Amino acid sequence: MEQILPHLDSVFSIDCVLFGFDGKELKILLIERNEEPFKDWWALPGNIVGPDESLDQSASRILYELTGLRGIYMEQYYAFGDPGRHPQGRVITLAYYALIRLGGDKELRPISTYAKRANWLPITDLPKLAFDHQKIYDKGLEKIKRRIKHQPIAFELLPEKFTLTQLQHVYELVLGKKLDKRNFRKKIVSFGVLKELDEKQKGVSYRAATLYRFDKRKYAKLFGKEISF
Amino acid sequence: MEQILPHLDSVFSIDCVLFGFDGKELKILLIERNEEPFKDWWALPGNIVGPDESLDQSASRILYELTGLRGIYMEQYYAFGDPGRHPQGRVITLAYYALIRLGGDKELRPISTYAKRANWLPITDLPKLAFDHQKIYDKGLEKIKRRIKHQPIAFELLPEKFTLTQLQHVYELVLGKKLDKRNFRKKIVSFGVLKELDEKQKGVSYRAATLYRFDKRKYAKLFGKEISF
DNA sequence: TTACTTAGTGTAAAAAATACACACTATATT
DNA sequence: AATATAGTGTGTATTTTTTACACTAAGTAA
Repeated sequence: MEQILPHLDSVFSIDCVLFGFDGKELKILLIERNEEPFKDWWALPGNIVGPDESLDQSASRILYELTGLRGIYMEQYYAFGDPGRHPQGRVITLAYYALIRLGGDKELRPISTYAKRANWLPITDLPKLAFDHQKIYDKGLEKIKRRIKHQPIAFELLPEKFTLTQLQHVYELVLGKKLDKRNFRKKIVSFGVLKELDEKQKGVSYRAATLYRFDKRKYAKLFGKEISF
Repeated sequence: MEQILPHLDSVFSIDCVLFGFDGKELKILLIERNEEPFKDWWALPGNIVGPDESLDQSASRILYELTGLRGIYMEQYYAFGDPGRHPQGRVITLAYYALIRLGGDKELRPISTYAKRANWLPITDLPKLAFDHQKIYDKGLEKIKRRIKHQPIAFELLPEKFTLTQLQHVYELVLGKKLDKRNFRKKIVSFGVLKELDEKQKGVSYRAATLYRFDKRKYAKLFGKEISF
């Protein structure tokens, strides 16, 4: 986060790439800056780490201030600290990615003063970003691409109950490629971390799909044994 | 790195887990602290990031000061910043792992004042470490375990010319398990990144093994296609 | 009732992973 | 010169995993 620059030798901040999935597209939350430098540019949300916060707490706080939500899944992935990355001084920033399902619609809340507004923008069509935020975003996407192959993070982007087609859709968007339906189902079911529900999808004008849920218990029992996509 | 505490709100440092392989064991370089806190304890080498250094430059410098060597392979892997991790104030540290081959014997050089001495200690028998350095080390080992499966980092621990048995040994030590000789050879050769030399091992009192070299060109041609162990 | 749209399913072929044991070769020893 | 020693180097059969591929079933809308 870049807006406050106290007169210290260096500032330590956290920036978040918050990925959201609305059932159709993969988006990230960007804020439009209201202050120099990069006034009117889009930027990743971020902030300075408080003196008594842990790094994870700080990232949680930032996400809470943006969305009003607690308990968002997130993980730190890289520190950026080139001396020239901030025009006004030394700012070392630790990047987090975070994953959230969109659609509740009341996730966005009034945001702090350094931003005019925040917006969900599809990753297929991002504007130019302030600072080195393009680099930070790129690395974040790369990270979740890798991560989704081995860890059950796709479920963070979906509602609690979801169809296999929706799940496949998430994988396809993150990995950036089409997957074969039958092979996908075979594989994802074989991991044994999905619970098939008795329920069906509702409100669709075609055959309703079976709903599934991610079964944390079963996953815990795998005990580190890795999923491999 | 923990020894200097200027009166700032927070200090940003880098700590390094430098892994070395001497042909037999996997070791890490630890320093014995000469200052409070944790005087006389073993700790990971580290230092504060200078105002005009990038993060990687800072890590390189730390490694150079310790070993007199430049160009050591290294990579940042995690930031540790719990408010309580340093007894005397807020220190956020970014951890790097680094890999080096031992055996040249002149790698260690006089070190800075906060340490009495530096020593290579086998990872199978580490002492208690200062601060949260055990946690930092654990995560570093975990990281290279993961990384060695997909990236050609094993070669950083070996001399330029090595035998397949030595290479297998590195994999076994890092992964912490025995591998089948024939299957290992089949697989590692199938990646197509090794160049078989005309040379043989010397000075052994048994059948001399063929020497190999990591072929960077061939690896570059794979163009991101991942090795998978 | 028909048209439309997505759900859901199986199999054969190819590729990759695994398990497994012995003869070869260079040196050191007597 | 013969022998002991210690690590090198190799092949195959079996199992498992991955891939490619297309049609019927079910529900809704007209």
